[in-house]
Amino acid sequence: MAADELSTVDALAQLSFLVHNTLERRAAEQELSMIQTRLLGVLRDREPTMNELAALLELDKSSITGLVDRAQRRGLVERHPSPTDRRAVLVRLTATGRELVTVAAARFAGDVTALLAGLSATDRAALTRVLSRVLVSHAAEQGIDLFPTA
Amino acid sequence: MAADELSTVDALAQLSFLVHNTLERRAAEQELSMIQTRLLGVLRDREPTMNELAALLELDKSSITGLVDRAQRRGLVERHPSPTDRRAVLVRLTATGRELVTVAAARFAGDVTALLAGLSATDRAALTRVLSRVLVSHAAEQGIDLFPTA
DNA sequence: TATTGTTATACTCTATAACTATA
DNA sequence: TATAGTTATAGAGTATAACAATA
Repeated sequence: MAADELSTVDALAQLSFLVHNTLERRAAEQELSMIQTRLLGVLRDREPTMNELAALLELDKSSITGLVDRAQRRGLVERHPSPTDRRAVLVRLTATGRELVTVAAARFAGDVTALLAGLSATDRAALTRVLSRVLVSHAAEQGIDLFPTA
Repeated sequence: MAADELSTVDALAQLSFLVHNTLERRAAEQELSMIQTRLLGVLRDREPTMNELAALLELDKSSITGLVDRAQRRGLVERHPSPTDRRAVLVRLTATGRELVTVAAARFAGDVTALLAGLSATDRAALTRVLSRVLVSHAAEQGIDLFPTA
C-alpha cells in the first residue's frame, strides 16, 4: 500500500517534470524563457495593465517593468496608455508575439499528444477522468469552480 | 474524440504546472531556488566532480562554479579535492544541506499525496498504471530502461 | 492620501571566452 | 595537447525601496 502510494507520487512527479521540460524546450526554440512564455500566454486573451500583469504572473510590479521592457524591445508586446486612467499602461501582444507563442504552444500540445500516443483509448479515457477529478477537487479546495454553469 | 484528446493534454499540462509550483513553494520555504534544490537533490546519493555536476544539471561548468559557491557560502555543500585527480573537485552535501532538501522533499511528497487523497484505491491504481506506462515507453524511446534486470 | 508605474540597486542564475593548474 | 575548474564579463530575471505622476 505504502509502496503503491509512493510510486503514484513518484510517477506523477516524474511526468510533471517531463511535461515541464518539454514546454521549456519548445519555448527555447522560439528564444523564449519560461517567464516570457507565460507573459505572452496570459496576453493571448487579455490586455491587462502592468499591475494586473503583476497579479497574473505573481511577480512584483518592478519585475514586470523589466519583463515587458525586454519583450517590447524584441517587438513581442506593446505598451498603450489606458483610456480611463492616465497613470495606467495597457500591455498588448503584437502579431509577432502572438505568432511565437502560438507556435510554441502548438508544438508543446503536439509533444504531449505524442507522449500519450501509445495509450489505448480506454487508458487515455481513464487518465483524463482521474486527472480531471484531481484538478477539480484541488480547485474546489482553493474555492475555484472549474466549470461554472452560469 | 478531438475534444477528448485535447482535454487529456490540457489536464496533464495543468497538473504538471500544479505539481511543479508545489515543489517550488516547498523549496522556497527553505529559501531554496529550483536549481539549488536540484543541486542538493542530485547530491543526496552522489559525490560528483564539478564537471559531472554540469552534466547532471545540464549547465555550463562556469555556471556550476557560481551555483556551488552560493550553496557553499550558505553551508549546504562542501568542496573536497579529488584523491585521484588533482585538477578535480568533489562536491558533497553537508548535514545542513541534507536536512534542507530532505524537509522540502518530504513536504512536497506530502503535498502530492494529499492531492491524490480524494481518489479511490481503484482510481489511484489506474493512475499509477497509466502514468507508468507513459513514462516507461517514453524512457524506452530515449533508449533508457527504467527497470534494468541486471 | 493612495495608486500606478518606473528607477536605482542588489542578488541569483546563466553562458561565452580567457585563464591556471594538472593530466 | 587536452581536461578540470575558475574568473571576467554580460545579460535575464527577481525583489525592495524610493520616486514621479495621477487619482
